[in-house]
Amino acid sequence: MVMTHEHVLFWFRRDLRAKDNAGLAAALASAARVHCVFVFDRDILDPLEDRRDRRVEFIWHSLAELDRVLQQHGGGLCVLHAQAREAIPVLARALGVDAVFANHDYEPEAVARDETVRSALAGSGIAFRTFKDQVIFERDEVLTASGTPFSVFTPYKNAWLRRLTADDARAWPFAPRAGQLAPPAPASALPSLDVLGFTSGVLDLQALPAGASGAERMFEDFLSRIDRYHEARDYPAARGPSYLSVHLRFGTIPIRRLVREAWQRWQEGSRGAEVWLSELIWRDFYFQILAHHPRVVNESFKAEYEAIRWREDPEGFAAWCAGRTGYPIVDAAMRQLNQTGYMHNRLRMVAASFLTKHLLIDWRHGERYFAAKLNDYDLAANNGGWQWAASTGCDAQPYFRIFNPINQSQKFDPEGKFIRRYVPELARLSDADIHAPWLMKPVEARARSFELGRDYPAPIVEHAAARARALSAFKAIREGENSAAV
DNA sequence: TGAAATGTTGGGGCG
DNA sequence: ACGCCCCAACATTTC
Repeated sequence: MVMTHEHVLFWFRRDLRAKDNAGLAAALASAARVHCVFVFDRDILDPLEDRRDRRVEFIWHSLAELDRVLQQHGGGLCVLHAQAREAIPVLARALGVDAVFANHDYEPEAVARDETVRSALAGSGIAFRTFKDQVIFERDEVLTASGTPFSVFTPYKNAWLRRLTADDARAWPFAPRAGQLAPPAPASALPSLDVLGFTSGVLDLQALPAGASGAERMFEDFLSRIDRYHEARDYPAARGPSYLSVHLRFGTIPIRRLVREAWQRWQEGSRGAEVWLSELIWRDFYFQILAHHPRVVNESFKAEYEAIRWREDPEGFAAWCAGRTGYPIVDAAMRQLNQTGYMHNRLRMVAASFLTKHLLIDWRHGERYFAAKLNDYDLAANNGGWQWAASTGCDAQPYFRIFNPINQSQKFDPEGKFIRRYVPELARLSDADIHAPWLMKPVEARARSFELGRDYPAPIVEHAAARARALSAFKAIREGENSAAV
């Protein structure tokens, strides 16, 4: 084996596992000695207002496990609480490594951070090498015949599938030689959440076991259900989805493992595996969109929709955030998010449609709220999803496609099981009335001792009128276009 | 990965 | 037997 580096520092970021980690495998393949570090980055954590952040706790538990695994191989994890852009070059110099290795991070702020680190390291003669790890195909690996990036999902997916080989999804080995992993200095052990300034006990580790072992357990559980994924995934009261998004976000499970399994089962005839693989491709799609169009972070992908006259409506926004819109399925969805940090995928569409169309509130407000609350928050996917729902994105739904929250509720939560779970004040209503309690007959309401406005809010907007308002706001843009062209 | 409005068809009630 | 109306069921188009 050719050793191109004597000492390497491997920097974990959103790849919190030892096994099947592209950058770590590269470090082990090329260095005599490998140090491992993770930084609780103050640039990210200090601005967080909510000190009860479930994600920090998830990371903490995942790091504890990662540290144990590294220790079993004679190494261990150095954990810092600092600004990564400064701390990494300082640590690299102190350890005397000749290279720092990490996996690619595609978010614009992370790209900027990595550039800062790269030039600081270069000033000390230390190399910075990064690797593809969190996607199957990145940036320019799947392009149209004319060499341009795709902006429509279906042709992207077809090209992605044509390009996929067993090699793209193979596992990277984790097999350090004796003495290859360096143990960290005692002073750099994992600090408690308390020391980091965060509250512990906010994450339900039964429902969401952390670390690579938690991910593996959850994946095994999903594999027992994957064949029914395509039928079950739209019903929020059912256990349809994989719930692996958090693990994908923090890299406690590698995307390659999921793709290998999904592909294999699809080939064996599983329709559920085929549909689920498609969801994994959506993830690559949005990463690729963000890499090519970083401006979507703050702007509509479709520039003309920057002209939409969104409403300023602090009360409406507050009601949406709190799950008090008076539309049971929307409120149940928002309360699920607030209580657990998770929201079912169909409900993300329903809730986002309601905010951007029914309330005509700027998608950026909703995107920021989800960013603050979602355990699986990922800039690329969250932004893509919001712009899809708002009709401002690439391959977005047409603006006139407006979800009817009552129909969606009747279709996908027919017995009101999900609503009853998160909006208990509606639990005593009948299956027929629970989707739109304001339509309940007075006799029926009295029989259930239910009073609209007292027990549950009246709808903050009327569906038909809100729909018409959204249509005309979006239509105004198109007319503006036409007159500008003339 | 919609929904609503509009158009078409065909059966049944009824004079 | 026939025309007429109503309306459900389905198809198409429009937003």
